[in-house]
Amino acid sequence: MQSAAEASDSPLTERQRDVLDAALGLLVEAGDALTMTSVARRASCSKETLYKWFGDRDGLLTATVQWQASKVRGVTVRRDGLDLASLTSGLERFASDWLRVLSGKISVALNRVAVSHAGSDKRDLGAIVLENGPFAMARRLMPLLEVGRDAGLLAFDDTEDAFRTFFGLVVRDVQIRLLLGDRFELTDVAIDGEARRATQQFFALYGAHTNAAG
Amino acid sequence: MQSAAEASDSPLTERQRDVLDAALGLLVEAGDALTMTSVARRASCSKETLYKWFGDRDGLLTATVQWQASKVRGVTVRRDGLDLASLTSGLERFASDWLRVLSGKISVALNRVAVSHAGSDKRDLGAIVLENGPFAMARRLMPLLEVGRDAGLLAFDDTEDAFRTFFGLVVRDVQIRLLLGDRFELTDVAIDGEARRATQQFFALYGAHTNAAG
DNA sequence: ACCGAACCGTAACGTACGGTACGGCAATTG
DNA sequence: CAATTGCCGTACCGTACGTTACGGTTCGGT
Repeated sequence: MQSAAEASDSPLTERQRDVLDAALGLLVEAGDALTMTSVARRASCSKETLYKWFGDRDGLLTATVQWQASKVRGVTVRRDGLDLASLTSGLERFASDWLRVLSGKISVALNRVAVSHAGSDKRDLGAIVLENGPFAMARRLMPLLEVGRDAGLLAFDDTEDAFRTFFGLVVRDVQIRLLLGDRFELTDVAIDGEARRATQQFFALYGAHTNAAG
Repeated sequence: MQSAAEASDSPLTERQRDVLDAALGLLVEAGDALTMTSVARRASCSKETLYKWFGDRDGLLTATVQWQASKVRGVTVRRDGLDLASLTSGLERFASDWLRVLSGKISVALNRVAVSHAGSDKRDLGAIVLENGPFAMARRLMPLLEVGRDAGLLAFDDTEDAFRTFFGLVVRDVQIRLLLGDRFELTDVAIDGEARRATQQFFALYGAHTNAAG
């Protein structure tokens, strides 16, 4: 009868959002060593309240991941202006944003905890991260790719396959290295360069003027 | 005074290797829920022996990861026969082997536990996995790429950059999806197809007959 | 046959942490 | 102003697990 934010996506109160932000910060700092007591202390709330609101530790983690996911969502790509330049800049911006999110401390921490809990039979954090990470990227990017194909700028048969190649060209080994704790300097200018390279290579593979082999 | 296999890489006894194999199996089945008691039971040895040999739980995990790493090592690529066909088949075989290892249960389990422990201030499992995973792949593949360039078959400036692109083309989103627990069917024929596609795309980007843009 | 080392099995210890209970306070409601 | 509600702070409980200790057994060396 209680448990406001556990199973349903009822809107969170501001206090609850503050608590989840505290949990998020702690997750970034301490990783999976995050304890209920530490969250309660950081958020200046009682453990009882945590359990009333989120059910159990897993519910708190789930709510935290979803809360972060709800923040990132919404940067949709406009699909008007179908010329080559705007498609190129659209892909570049996309790749750039993606790398920026991917290499952020919050993303790394969230992916870490989701990977840690994957395979467990409890609530699947991995599915949530997957849904709001790669899959969300696919849902947003694939329409753009198809618009580009309809405009005669790109050539491919399988949209998902094209997306996954773009993913590979953008991310390469960055994410796994970050997750495994490799010290990694990825400045803003480096990210922009990576985005440009990936986009250029993608056009080399899927541009309509080159070939259509898939 | 004791601790045979903790810090140094003194050769393991057969019994120790059996114990580590048991730990490995348990790691695949239970993931990070692996307990010292379960390892002792599975390996039919006493906990006292585990602590004498490996120091503590972290030492056992480290030894297990290193033990698996020592098994995989050694599949080097021959670099004679520098024609296009052998280079192509070499890259394809490389990509195929890599995907096969990457999608194996053991690799997934090891990467999971390494990611879970990354950022911890104890022994860095992430570094070990990184060293025997992506970095080992780079060390083995980059010479082959350079041989291909010297033979006039490939064109690139930065070898590491070329390798990382190959990595992206081969792995794409497979690894992160596996780590996050996405149910994933990757049959042997699918892997071979992926390897062929990645190699073909790599030649499209870095083949000497196409362009040399980097 | 005897000794000591290595090791098995198990019991026991300490602690950390998830989860619960309870007393007190502040705000809201009637 | 009494009553209810919601929440903080803290103490508490149960348990799981890392770690240690110890008695009993096997086995190679002398």
